[in-house]
Amino acid sequence: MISLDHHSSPAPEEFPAELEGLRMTKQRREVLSVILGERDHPTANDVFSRSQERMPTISLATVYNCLEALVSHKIVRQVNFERESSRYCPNLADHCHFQDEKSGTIHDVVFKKGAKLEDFLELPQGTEISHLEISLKGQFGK
Amino acid sequence: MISLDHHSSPAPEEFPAELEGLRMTKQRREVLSVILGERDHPTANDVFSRSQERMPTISLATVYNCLEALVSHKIVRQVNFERESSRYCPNLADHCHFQDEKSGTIHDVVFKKGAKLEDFLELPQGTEISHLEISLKGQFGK
DNA sequence: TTCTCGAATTAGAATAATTCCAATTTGGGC
DNA sequence: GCCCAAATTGGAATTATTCTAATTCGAGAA
Repeated sequence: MISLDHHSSPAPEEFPAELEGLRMTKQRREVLSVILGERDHPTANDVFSRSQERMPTISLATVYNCLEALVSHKIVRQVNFERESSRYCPNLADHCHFQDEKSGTIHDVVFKKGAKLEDFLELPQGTEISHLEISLKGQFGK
Repeated sequence: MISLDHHSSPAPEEFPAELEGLRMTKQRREVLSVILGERDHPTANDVFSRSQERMPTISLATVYNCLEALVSHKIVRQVNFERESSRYCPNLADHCHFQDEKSGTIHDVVFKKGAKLEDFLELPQGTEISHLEISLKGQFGK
């Protein structure tokens, strides 16, 4: 079985020809493996330069295409901080993002067990959330 | 006393020459009054075209300058939805934003009384949050 | 295996939002 | 009224992203 587990990085060849109904071309496989490889929330451009090392002919447009395909098939997540360029995250568990202002590092932050958004926000009856993004900045502890 | 209350829209002339340490030029006053006037979370471009009606000589660069001045002095808030262009909000109370996917309308959503982010997120000790943005999309109820 | 055809990739141009720049203009304090 | 820093302006520049049109790929049909 194919693992999208968040602490192992399977070699790209381990991925099947199709994942979540998405044809796994070699470019998409490469882009995905870059994102799974170094889990530092790379930008499209980061992904592009890293991909180029193993696949010198890949184009930036293709990287954007692949990212969009992976995102829309919910294989990776797109992460935004204000108007900065989008970043990409392979962690599919429910979580949000914290950018440490000193280092620029982005940390995944998970929701507390049992925490419900409805307990936190005053949302009118019948509200259906299709997309949620929580972005924090500051000094990350630990 | 000057009111930044969220349900009245003082005429721009009511604003003092200086607010929160920011010199209130006529352009800044105009931009602010546009944002206070129609509370629909306008983009920079929206603000520009509305400002032009009363002040035909104002430039887009100035609108951007004014918005940045107002935001950095915490007189208005900048609101982002993914990679869409920034919007501006005069509501200074703690709240977040919900974009209704049908209508595009943006609603302010307040936090429940007593709700604490630390109860919701697994944040390491010593974390200092300097900036928080919560953006929701979906079908807004009511 | 070869053929076919839609889908994916590619390079480069185009777009959109925002920022930068250099030249004026403005206006508060002396 | 003068001075000077700060604000405004128009236009150019930048940046991230999307579009376009031509080419290539590859899964399934024959």
